[in-house]
Amino acid sequence: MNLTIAEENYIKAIFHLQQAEGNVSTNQLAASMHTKPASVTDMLKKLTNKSLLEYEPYQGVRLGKEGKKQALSIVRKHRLWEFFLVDKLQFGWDEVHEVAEELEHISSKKLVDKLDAFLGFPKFDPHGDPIPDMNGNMVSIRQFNLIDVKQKTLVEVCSVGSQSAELLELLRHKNIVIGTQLQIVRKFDFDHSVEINIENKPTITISQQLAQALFVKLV
Amino acid sequence: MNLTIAEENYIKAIFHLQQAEGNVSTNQLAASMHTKPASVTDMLKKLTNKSLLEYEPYQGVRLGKEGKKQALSIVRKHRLWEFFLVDKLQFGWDEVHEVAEELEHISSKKLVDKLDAFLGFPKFDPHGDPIPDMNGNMVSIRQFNLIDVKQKTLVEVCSVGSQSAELLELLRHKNIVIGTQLQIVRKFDFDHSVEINIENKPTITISQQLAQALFVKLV
DNA sequence: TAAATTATTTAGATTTGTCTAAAAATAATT
DNA sequence: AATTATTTTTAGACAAATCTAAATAATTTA
Ligand SMILES: [Mn+2]
Ligand SMILES: [Mn+2]
Ligand SMILES: [Mn+2]
Ligand SMILES: [Mn+2]
Repeated sequence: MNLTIAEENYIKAIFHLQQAEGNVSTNQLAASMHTKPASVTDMLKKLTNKSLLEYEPYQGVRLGKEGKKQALSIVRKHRLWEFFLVDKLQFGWDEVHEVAEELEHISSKKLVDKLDAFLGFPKFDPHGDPIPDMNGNMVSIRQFNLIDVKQKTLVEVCSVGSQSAELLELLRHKNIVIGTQLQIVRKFDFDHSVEINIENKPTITISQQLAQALFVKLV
Repeated sequence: MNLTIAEENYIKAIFHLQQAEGNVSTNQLAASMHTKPASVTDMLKKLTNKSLLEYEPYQGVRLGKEGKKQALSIVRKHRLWEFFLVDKLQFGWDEVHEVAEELEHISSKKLVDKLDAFLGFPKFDPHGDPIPDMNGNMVSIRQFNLIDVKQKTLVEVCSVGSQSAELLELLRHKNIVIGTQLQIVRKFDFDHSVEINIENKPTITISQQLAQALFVKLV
């Protein structure tokens, strides 16, 4: 099962999109891949022929068994390389995504497994996302979207919703990193902004958009 | 100057071929790329348009200034990654070439320079070939082809002519590695085989083909 | 439920990198 | 120098991945 880089990127995008919703629509996929719906349809047919997808025209798509396996392998590579870049090469956690986007397509399985061992079998990447092991298993900690957490609950930031440079810039400015512990002080119904308190720091307010981009776990 | 993977592979092949001879012929290039002469001609036109080559139809090709710069960058990446695989991930030196063939196309310059620092700015790759630095400079030790060395001269193996699995298998069997010191005992005119003596070991005979694949320096 | 809107697919074109077969240029032999 | 052999280029085709524009299906609205 040799996939091209383009095919791998589609598989990975479907994997991420179907976490949230069940079937992934052509338009969703086109938006996420920065491409046109017509191109998506072409690729869906191709990947269906390779029996990686379950695809019914007009009904959206989801990964089949083999597709899921491939997706986990790509995600594993992506996150291991991100860990390598931050842990060994002193990259900032906000500058590794683009590079990992290329490195994830290096095919050697031996390389990935040796890299994993070299890094000490890390369980999470620099953004708090779990790293699948050799068999595609990953720890699934109960994660909550910050917007859904109720007042006063003490939580710890464990991942972010995207790796966009804009988000990471804002997080840096607000002094929020993976591991930051905080409490929701108050929620404003008007704009759904959220007042939060980070330990030993003055209370600040963050927007609905930012709160939705933060995933936390109970401490 | 963004090059595709195919373009980079051509640039690198031309670089290696023109070390030996001046102008590189279409057929040489086709053989080395495992492709057809017609495909080579197409690519030469394309790369000439990007002003990376000096190419005169029917007269062969050589790298222009910009092409040489690109080639050195690719070679640098290839050899640094090979060093990484052997030194950090415990790969054998005879199994890194294929993987580096993919890794050399990762584009981030920051990645390469940080990798270089992480590895301690190595000067040679696992096959004894010099690694260009950030500015494209590399140490050039006087290397000789073993077949050209005269009797009795004590030399040290410092690089091999190719990375083919077949060659590396043979070297392993003969117990020859980078750094092995040896003397030529005798040359046979009939088949150009060479009798060599490795320190503290019984004298052995190697074929013309193998002797031509070994590069040595005076000790 | 009929019309309007939105989502998706098809049709046809383009770019990249490759191929085979045929033509043209160069080099080697008589 | 003429012929033969080799090398190289051109011509035309193809698969992969993309696009735009047009057609069709599904959904929403009135
Ligand atoms: Mn990618
Ligand atoms: Mn990540
Ligand atoms: Mn390569
Ligand atoms: Mn090498």
